[in-house]
Amino acid sequence: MAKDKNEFVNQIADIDTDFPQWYTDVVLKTELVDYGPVKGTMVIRPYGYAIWELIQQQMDARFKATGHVNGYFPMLIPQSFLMKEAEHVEGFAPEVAWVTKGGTEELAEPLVIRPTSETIICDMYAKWTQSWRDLPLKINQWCNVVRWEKTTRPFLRTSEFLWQEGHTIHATEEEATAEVMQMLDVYRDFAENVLAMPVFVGQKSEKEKFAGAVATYSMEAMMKDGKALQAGTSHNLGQHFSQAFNIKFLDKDGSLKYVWQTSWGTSTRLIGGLIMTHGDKRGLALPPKVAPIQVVILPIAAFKPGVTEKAREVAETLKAAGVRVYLDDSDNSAGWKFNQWEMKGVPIRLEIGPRDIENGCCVIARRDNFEKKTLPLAGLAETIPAELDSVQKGMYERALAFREAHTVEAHDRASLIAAVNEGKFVRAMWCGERECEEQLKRETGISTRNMPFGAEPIDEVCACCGKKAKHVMYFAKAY
RNA sequence: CCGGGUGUUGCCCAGGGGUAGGGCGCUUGCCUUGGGAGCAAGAGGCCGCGCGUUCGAAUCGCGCCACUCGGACCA
Repeated sequence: MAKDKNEFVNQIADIDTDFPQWYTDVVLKTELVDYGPVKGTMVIRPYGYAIWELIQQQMDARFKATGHVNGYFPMLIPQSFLMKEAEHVEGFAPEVAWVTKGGTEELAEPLVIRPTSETIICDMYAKWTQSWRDLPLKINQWCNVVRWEKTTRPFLRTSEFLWQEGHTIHATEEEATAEVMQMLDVYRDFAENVLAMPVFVGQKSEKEKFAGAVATYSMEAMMKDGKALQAGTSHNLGQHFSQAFNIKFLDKDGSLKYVWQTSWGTSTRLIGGLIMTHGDKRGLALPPKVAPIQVVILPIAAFKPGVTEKAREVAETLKAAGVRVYLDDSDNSAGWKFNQWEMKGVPIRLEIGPRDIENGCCVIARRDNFEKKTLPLAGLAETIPAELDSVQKGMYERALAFREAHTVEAHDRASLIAAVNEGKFVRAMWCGERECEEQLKRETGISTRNMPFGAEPIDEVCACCGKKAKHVMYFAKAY
């Protein structure tokens, strides 16, 4: 008989009443991560790392398709590099980790462990760039970075995390601008079509832009608690770094010019976004495209003759059809397995028992909407992939509907604050002034997220301070 | 960095100066499997770390660390 739910070992906190605890429970109990021995660090366990690998593969393919190549730059950066771009130092200095000794000897110049790689890449780019023929140069790297954060949460903010950072240099400003926009769109497309996570794309305010950038663009996703997650950024660096690092080329017209530069990045934070976009009271729910296991096969009454064999056969069929399957033939009870695999977010569960075998069918249950249906065993190689597509789309649509239901317009400060405090994104007019957003942040914890492109004004005045409005802006509380 | 909470077996927790406890999980066997089964026998602990008080500390005191929640800060 059913036990008291508190006795379940893998019970997770209630998503509606204790969202932060729910998040922590989910990441730990589904074995995505564990805490590392050093404060703020996380161990990414195989199930979590498998998600990251799927993200990498599919994102990397998009980078290659847009003309980028991968490289790798050193993790240790001379202190002097960091100091070359004024805003960059100011932005990153408070959170860098230092290496001051090599073995037992004090280093002549302290080294920083990269918090981001603009500086060291600029140093190399300066060496490699002489002619307009050397441009553009478009290199991406997959690596780790370290930022000494005070408050940490698995995936969302950790002292060390994995990411990709693209760094490009171009002969003209127009070309660099086009690159910045293209990569923002690559990110948007990836978020929507692979992660099933709708995003708002737009430009960040001056206050929120990257340290050293001319302009920063972001994609912002809504989490189930109504908070915003900055899920990816694309920066127009102009000539700030090329001037600081002397990256020059001889142009066609015979004159020496500084290059125009961009950088863009996404991180393992995307996994946090995935969890908080799709998760529910039962735990994780993974979109099929990033699910390490897309279909879990559960033999029912496996001790009866023929059941396990049939389950294996189905597994082989699906594997051959390119589906990531796992056959759970452990001797846990069926009920336990149902709960376990739902918690781990597997998109489709396939049950096969004596009854099914007699009838030449199996039962599938979808993680996204809990629908169960019976499918003929013949044709699974076609019906299952189709079902996975349907889950992928269904998850995106549900997330989109959620976001739309939680995004409102506001025309004055009081209603803006009230709506955000109810867990909503607010679309409102904004004056563009730093003091205005700083005050709002200080008093309410609400920040500007980004300014959508080509948005029609909805008012004359700033919803926040009442001055003349300049931009449409999304406001929210952020992770 | 500031404030609150928590550290006892893999997990959840009880205990409260004198032999280390329970439930779950784990191992073995039987049995069982369509929504968290059952019986039996086992294994598993430097009671977060350090210092102090004491004949004796998991227990009392001080310090530290980690996790966690909230806030401040921040790509």
